[in-house]
Formats: sequence, C-alpha cells, structure tokens
Amino acid sequence: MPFRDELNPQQREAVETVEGPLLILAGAGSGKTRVITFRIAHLIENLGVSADRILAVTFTNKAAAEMAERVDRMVGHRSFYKPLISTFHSLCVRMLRRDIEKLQINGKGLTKQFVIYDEADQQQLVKGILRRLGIDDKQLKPAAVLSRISYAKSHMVDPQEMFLQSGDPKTERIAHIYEAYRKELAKANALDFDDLLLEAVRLLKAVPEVREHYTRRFQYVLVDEYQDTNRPQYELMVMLAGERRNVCAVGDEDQSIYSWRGADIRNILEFERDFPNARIIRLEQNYRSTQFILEGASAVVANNLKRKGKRLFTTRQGGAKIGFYEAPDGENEALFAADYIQKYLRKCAEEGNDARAAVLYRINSQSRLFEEALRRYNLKYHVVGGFSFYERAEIKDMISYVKVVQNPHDSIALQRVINTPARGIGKTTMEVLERVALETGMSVWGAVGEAIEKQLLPNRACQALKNFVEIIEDARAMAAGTYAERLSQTLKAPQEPKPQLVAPSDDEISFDFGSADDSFSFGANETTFDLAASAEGSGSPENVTDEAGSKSDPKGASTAEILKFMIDRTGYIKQLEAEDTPEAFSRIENLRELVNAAMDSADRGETIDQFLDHAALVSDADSYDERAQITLMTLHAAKGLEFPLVFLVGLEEGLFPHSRTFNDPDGIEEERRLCYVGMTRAMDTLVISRARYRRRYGTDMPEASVASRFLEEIPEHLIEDIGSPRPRTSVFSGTYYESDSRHYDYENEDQSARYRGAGNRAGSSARSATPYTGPVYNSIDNIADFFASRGKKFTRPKMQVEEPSGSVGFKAGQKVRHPKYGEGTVFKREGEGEDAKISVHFPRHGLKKLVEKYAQLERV
DNA sequence: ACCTCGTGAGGTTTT
DNA sequence: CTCACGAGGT
Repeated sequence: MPFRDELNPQQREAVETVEGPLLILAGAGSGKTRVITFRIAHLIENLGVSADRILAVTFTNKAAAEMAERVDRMVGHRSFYKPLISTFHSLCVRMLRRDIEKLQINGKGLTKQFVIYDEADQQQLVKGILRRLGIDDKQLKPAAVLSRISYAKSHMVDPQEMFLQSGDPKTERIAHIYEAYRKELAKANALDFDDLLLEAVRLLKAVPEVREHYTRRFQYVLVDEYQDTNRPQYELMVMLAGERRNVCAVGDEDQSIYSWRGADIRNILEFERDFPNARIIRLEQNYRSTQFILEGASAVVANNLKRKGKRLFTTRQGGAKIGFYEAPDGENEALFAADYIQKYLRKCAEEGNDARAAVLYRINSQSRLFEEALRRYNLKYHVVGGFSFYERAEIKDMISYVKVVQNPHDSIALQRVINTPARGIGKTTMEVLERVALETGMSVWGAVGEAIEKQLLPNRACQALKNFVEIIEDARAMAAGTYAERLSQTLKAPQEPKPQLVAPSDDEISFDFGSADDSFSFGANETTFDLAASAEGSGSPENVTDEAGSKSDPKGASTAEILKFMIDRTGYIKQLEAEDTPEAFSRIENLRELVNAAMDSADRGETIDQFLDHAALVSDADSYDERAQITLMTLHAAKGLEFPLVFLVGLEEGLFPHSRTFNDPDGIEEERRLCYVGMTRAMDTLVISRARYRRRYGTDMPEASVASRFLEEIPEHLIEDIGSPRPRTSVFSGTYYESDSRHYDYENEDQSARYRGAGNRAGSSARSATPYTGPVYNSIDNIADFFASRGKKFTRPKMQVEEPSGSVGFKAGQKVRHPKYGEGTVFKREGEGEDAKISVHFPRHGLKKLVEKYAQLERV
C-alpha cells in the first residue's frame, strides 16, 4: 500500500514505527486519524499482520465506527478478518460477558447476565442507601456522593482505603456509603461504568488464562485520545499489550478535558517513564485551521503552566481574523449567531461550498437560546446531547422491564417498573418490601416472593404483587422459549398471551425466589441468551462478529417479541392512549421506535444482553450527524470534530471558565484547554462572542457579566470586532437587524421586560415570531416533542385550527374576564405565541400569572 | 393510592 | 426556569 506521498515525514514515521512502545503527540488538526488508519492499513497490507490481531481503542462509539469504516475502505477487500476497533467500555463489556464468571468464588459473584447501571440508576441506588442510613440527602447530595465514589474508583481506591485515608467525618461517611453501594451493586448483579473497567482489569490480573488469551490475540494495541485515559484504562492497556509492548498511544496534552472523570494526564506526561524505550513522535503541522485561528488558540493554551509545550504551525495563511461579537444579552447573542449563520449558508449555497457550522457552548442549557433563534430564522439544526432517546421515561421503563426479565435481581429496574403503569403497588408496599430485602439480604425480587409466600402484606397488595410476578414470569418463559410449557403448567390459562390478567391462582404458583446469594437460582438453567456456550472456544479466531455469532436459542423469543409482549401485557400503551395527549402519542411512537431498534439489533444477530448493552453505552457524541448543516453542542462533545464555521459563545467569567473551577488552578487550566479544543475545531472562520448581560434562569433582571479571561489571552491583532452594538447607543440599527429590530433595541436594561410586551402590541410582529414548525435534523422531529422532552408545557401547534382570535393577544391595561376569578386587568405579558404568559390583576384574588392559551380569558 | 399544586433549592463537562 | 418533594384533595 503506497502512502509515502500522502503523509509528511513525521506522519510517515508514526505509521512505520510499529514495534515497541510509541507515543504520538498529535496536535489539533494534525492528521491524527489519518495516521491511525494508515498505520493499521500498513500493518495489514504491507507487513502481513492478520487484521484480527490488531486492537484499536477509542473514546466514543462514533469514533470507533468511523475508524472501522475508514480502515475497511482501505483494506476491507483484502482481508477477511477485521481489526477490533472499540471503546474501552464496550471492550470491557465484551470481555466480561465472556469470562466474568471466572471471577466467582464458591459460585458467588457476578454472572454473565450482569446489567449496566447508568447514572440515573446509580443515583437511585445511592438515594436508597442514604435513606436507609438515615442521612438527609440535602446535607449529603447523592450526586456529590457519586462523584466521590467515581473518583475513588477511577483511582482504584476501594472503600477500606478510602476510609483509612479519610481525614474528615464526611469522607468517612462517604466511604461507608461506598461500601454499601458496592454491596448493592453486587446484589443486583450490576456494574456501573467505572466497574466495567475495574472488573475487566481484575479479570485480566486474576485469571492468567484469560490474560493469555488476549495478549496472544492482540499483537498490536492502539489507544486513541490517550490524554483522556484514567488509571484503570491505562492498566488495561498495559495488560493487553503484554510482553510485546507493541502499544501505540495517540494523544494531545492540550486536549485533556476529562480530568473530572478521572482522566490522568500523568499517563501522557510519564509515558516515557512507564515505557523506558518508548519512541515519541510529534505531529505539529496543522492541516485544519487558518493562521489566525491557530495562533489565537495556541496563544490561549500557552498560558497553561503544566504542559510540555509544542509549536503547531499551518500553511494556511490568510483568511478572516477571529470574529468577535459582544452582545447586549444572551438573546441577542443567539440571534446574531443565527443571522450570521444564515448569511453564511446562503453564501455557501451560491458558491457551492461545503456548508457546515457549529455553535459550541460550555453547558447544555445554553442551547435553548440558540435553538429558539435558529427556529426563528427557519434554519434546520441538530442538537447533540441533552436528552437522548434512551433517556426518555417511556424508553427507560420498557428497557427496565427487559432488564428485569433478564435479571430480576436488578432492584433498581424492578423498582422502576413494579408500579409502572400503576397497578396498586404503592409506597407502603414498597417500604415493606425494602425492609424485607434488607433484613433477609435478598434482592427486592426475592422480597416480593417472600412477601407473597408468608403473607406479609394485606391481601390487596399481595394480589397486585402476584399479578406483577405473573407478567415477569411469563416474559421470562418467553425469553427461554418455554412459554408454551409454562402455559400448560400454569393451568387453564388462555392459549394466547392476552393483555388481560390470567385469573390469579394463588396457591399453585411456586416460584423460586432465590436470594442474591445463591447465585440467581432463578432461571439459571433456562436462560439461553448468555454467551457461555460459545465462550470456551477461545482458540477460534475472534473478530468483530465473534459474540454476535452466538445466536440465541431459536426457541426463545427475540428482544422485540419480549418488548412487544411487555408493552401489551402491562397495558402501557393502553394507558398512554387513554391520556389522549400529543405527548402520549409521541411516546407511543417512541415505543414503536424502540421495538424497531430491537428488531435491527436482532438482524445484527445480537442477543438480548447485547441489545441492553447497546442501550446503556450509546452516548451523546455518537448522535452527531454530519448531514446537518448546523450543529449545536457542548465543547466537550465537539472534540474530534471540525467545521468550516465555528461559533464559540458565552465567553464570560463564571460561564466559561465555569465558576466551579475558580478556586482550582488545575481546573482553570482544564477550562483553558477546553477553549483551545473549541477554537481549533474551526477550519476557516471562528467567531467568539459574549453577552454583556445574561439572564440567569427565570429571574427578571439580567445580570452584568465580566468578559472571560480567555478573551484577553487572545492577542488583539488576531481579533476583529464584527459589529457589536455600542453599549450606550440609544437606538441600535446595525446591518444585521433590519428585519426584526425590536429585539435589539436595548436602550437600558430596565426595558428588557417591557419591550417584549410592546412588541406584541403590533400583531404583525407577534406573527413573525411564530415558532418554526418545519423539520429539524434531529431525533426529535417536531417542536412538541422537543418541548415535551424538556418537560416544558407546550402543545403541538395545530396547523388547521388557528388560535381563536378573541382569546389571545391581550395587552397591558386591557380588562378581561376569567371563568374562575372574574374580571381583572392585564398587568403584563411575557413571551410570545404559544408560550405567552400573562399576568392579570383580579380585585378579589390579586395578581395571577396565567398561560394565555389556557386561561380562557375573554375581553370585556 | 394517586393526582395536582405549591414550594424551595439549585443549575458543568459524560463513557 | 426546572426538578424533586411534600401537602392536601379525590
């Protein structure tokens, strides 16, 4: 494979240095991905290495998929095997699903059916523990506890160590909670994200045959985004590299932005110490950005003290300076961006150029203003992050059902679904169950069995529990392919799995409610989805499809079938249908989509466990869709991407850098790196902006902001102001705003509340602010969904039925009548269109704030 | 048991 | 503004 002409000398060296440890320090835009893919291709094609002996680990699934695709394009036709390209977490899941039972002692320990707890699950677990220990969760917040636990885990500190090292009572307490947390996880046969790494490391350390299996298999190990690896990931890498130490780590110290998640920059700074004869290659030519952009970004990050330092250069001279815009407020900042982007897109369309723009912000909540602005300009956009499909309540509910079917001891999932939809198992019942679980050491599922058997609950509750158990057992039987048998055993039940309950048959039901300790006796021999069967054939060549190759028992129901059964049998859809609201309707659609996802998964040959793993491991960054012309995302999510036009917004002290990093010099340095990452995403044009006043949440008064220190760190000669309104000008009429100038009239701050009301007086201008209702490039395809997903009150704008004209558009001073409160006077109006709120003063009831649309007000 | 409303607190980044 | 929680009504 010829590649010499396509690479610069350093890149070529990086590709050709394949034996022994190698650290590639790859600056932003230096062709890192190119080097990695060429390197893999070089190994396979020029050196004759079998593809399946190559392991590449990346940070996100997206990056992995992309790399796999690129490699495939280069050498796919030549090689039957494929290199294993995976994230750390997915890799660990694969290893654990295969061999975790080798860690069992006396039959105790996790089984292959373990579940993965996401952050919400972890929170629930910690909350429960705090409650049990009688700790007020205001005093010690679950999130804070979790972050301490996660910190400890990513530094490989166990509860005992934490306790011994603790110098204060609070840490001691957290150590105790940590211990309890671990026990709970074990009882639930569950692992959290950190455990995936830790347990995989433990597995490799403790079981020589497993370790040998992998070191024998992987001759070449490659780790991308090395600066973001934490301790367990580092150990994993070392272990997988084995004696050969053919490990290639690629990273950039200046792009280390995940230290809060345990990423240890020492891994990169001390690589030479850990691998004494390591080669180090620097890639310092940037192919992405123009001179101005690169210089600006480099100048910012040069303020960091803790760095080795490097000098990036580019041959892309010329281009525009870094644009700077200082907006009067956040809204204006967003509208400016929308306007600028619109013009940019038009220009690209005329010239036939690649048009892709990104708005990058520090925190997710900043997206709202930009979404609203873009919608007002009728621009399609795509938001990365925020609520993902798998985070929606209805999806989590059904996933939890499947989790319980796979593993009834998953108490968090169980508690989520036991009364969803409501089936008469309430708070009191749950309290009893929790107590039983605690006293007997059983899981909640075990406690359910105990309670039924020993009649620990009032009859009604018992009955409700039995119904629930019945549903789960039926589904389990389906999964195991023994449903028909179960039907005949479990008596005169109807032939078809009908949604309506089977007549409860109290005395005949005898389930095996094993406690967690006797290793999930429940269905251990009937579950056919584990990988045990195929796992022993470790000599066989594993490739990307190895696990997928182990088909589920043809008798057993597929994931989709189980899902459909559960949705039907639990009456979940029925309940949603009964709600008869647009939100409920869209939830039903989401559930359909979930079933589709399950079918796709089955088409790929995946088992139920693999489907659940996928649901647990998809990340926000994975949802980046390069077809979208406009992408909104956090700076963190933007790492690894590039755009011709980048807006870096909200450069204000407290926001960026974020206030929580103020008292920590390392924290500030990380923020600075984040700024560097953001700036270097830009290829041709970079615009940075800030708002002089920013409204913090619903507060009426915007607060004055202070310019971010990062702004001052960019040399002045690289920056050009691109039309910031003068703060003191009474009427601003810049070129950008002729269409809708009222939004920019910012004579003094006090008016911020009033000018909206004033704007709405003119009916036409209220019309122009009607929300955009066309499609956006998003998994969320309409605004109703969009707002529903954010918990905002919003009903789908009805196209045909226009708002009845007499009941909206009231202005201050107008007399109105409310069905309940009688006559009153409109005091003020906020917001526009569907969202408009209106404050009305009623003589007898005082000032009421109403949503205009629902208030049923009449003119008097 | 469940729903609705009012209150109070808190709001980074995520595999 | 949004979430979580508790009080009160059904």
